[in-house]
Amino acid sequence: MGRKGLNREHIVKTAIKIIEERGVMNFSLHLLADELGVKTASLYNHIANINDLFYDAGIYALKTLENCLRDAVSSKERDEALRSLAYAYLDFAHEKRELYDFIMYIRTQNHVGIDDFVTSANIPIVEVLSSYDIDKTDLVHRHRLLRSILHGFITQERSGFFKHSPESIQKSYEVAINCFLNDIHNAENNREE
Amino acid sequence: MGRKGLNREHIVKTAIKIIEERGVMNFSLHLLADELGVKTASLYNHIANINDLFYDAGIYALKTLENCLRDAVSSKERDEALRSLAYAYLDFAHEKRELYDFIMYIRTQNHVGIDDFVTSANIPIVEVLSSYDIDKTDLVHRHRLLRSILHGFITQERSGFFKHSPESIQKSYEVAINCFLNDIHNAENNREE
DNA sequence: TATTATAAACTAACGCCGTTAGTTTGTCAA
DNA sequence: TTGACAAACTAACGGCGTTAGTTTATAATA
Repeated sequence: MGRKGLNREHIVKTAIKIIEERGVMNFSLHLLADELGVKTASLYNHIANINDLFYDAGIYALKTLENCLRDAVSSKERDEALRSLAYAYLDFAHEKRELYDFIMYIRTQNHVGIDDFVTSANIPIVEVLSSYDIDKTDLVHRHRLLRSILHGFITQERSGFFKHSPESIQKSYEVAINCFLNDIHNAENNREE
Repeated sequence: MGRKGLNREHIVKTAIKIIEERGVMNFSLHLLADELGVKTASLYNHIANINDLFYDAGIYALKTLENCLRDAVSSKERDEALRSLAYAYLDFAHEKRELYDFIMYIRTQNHVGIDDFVTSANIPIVEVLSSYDIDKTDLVHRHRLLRSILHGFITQERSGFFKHSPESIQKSYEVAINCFLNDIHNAENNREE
């Protein structure tokens, strides 16, 4: 047999569809080939290997997250922007659960070059933090902290850790964000003196 | 052939040794059997399957973490205890990197009953937080936040995210802990009024 | 001491995975 | 019409976890 109109873009998009539906851990090239009406080996005319495919899919996932965060902060600044961003991040993790997991997965495999896209996805976060009156060094530390809180919270929630107490998860997230905001306000005040 | 003195405890300990040396992702039953001088199928006289094995190994890993945290906070309280705990947690993640990864891995697989051991490992954290004058509801929220910060920070560091800036990672961790402490002090003061 | 039951080792195979080599086939250009 | 080439195929590999069925060493019994 010859041409069936298969191409890399179509393969990547179908891969993402499967990942979104069934999760990275249940993804397989066989499943992907089936969905495309093709034999597994045929995929290798278009991709080098599964990681090569995951690289492209990972970029897509990161761009989706970036757009989501960008929308959340657009034409906002300081606390309003930061709260909006934090909730957008949490919503993304909830609504696109498998995609979020996938982003975390590809970050554990260290693909050469994916870092640039991780950095890109963080631009909205850096922009929000830049609207505060803190120096550049402090901004880095607080950026790291914010990322830790956002991702850490989601990981804990996902692993079922929060089920141990009946307290509202929503409320816990508010406490977390307020903690971060209080401290950054404090840093601003101390700077003025 | 018959007896070679194989038993479950020995199997589990060897599994942990391999996981510590090579990481969960490079672990295999074949590797384990080889190390034990046995064929892979022979393991099944002592374990039901690989997850059954990981369950026991996971409990061991959690207990190791718990002991580590317990040592860090013993005969300390409030800020001193919390800082000691936070650094012990980070040190554990650094020094027992593969074991820490393994703990995170088994928490994504939701093994029935492992939750109790996760809760146990958290007792030192709860104890430290109990030395602050905050109500029980607030304690839950702050416990969740602290866990999010500690684990989130390690995840970010591990995935290489912190490499994007040359700023000290140690300093970032201090900023994170201080942020948490400042807010909990604030909560105490507000309560007094 | 000889026999037997049983648990613990074995071999061999299964189905799944990603991947590769070698073959056929369809299409496009000469 | 023919020839080249890319895109599909089939068949196989080695690795994984797992299972079924077989042999074997030991411990209990006669």
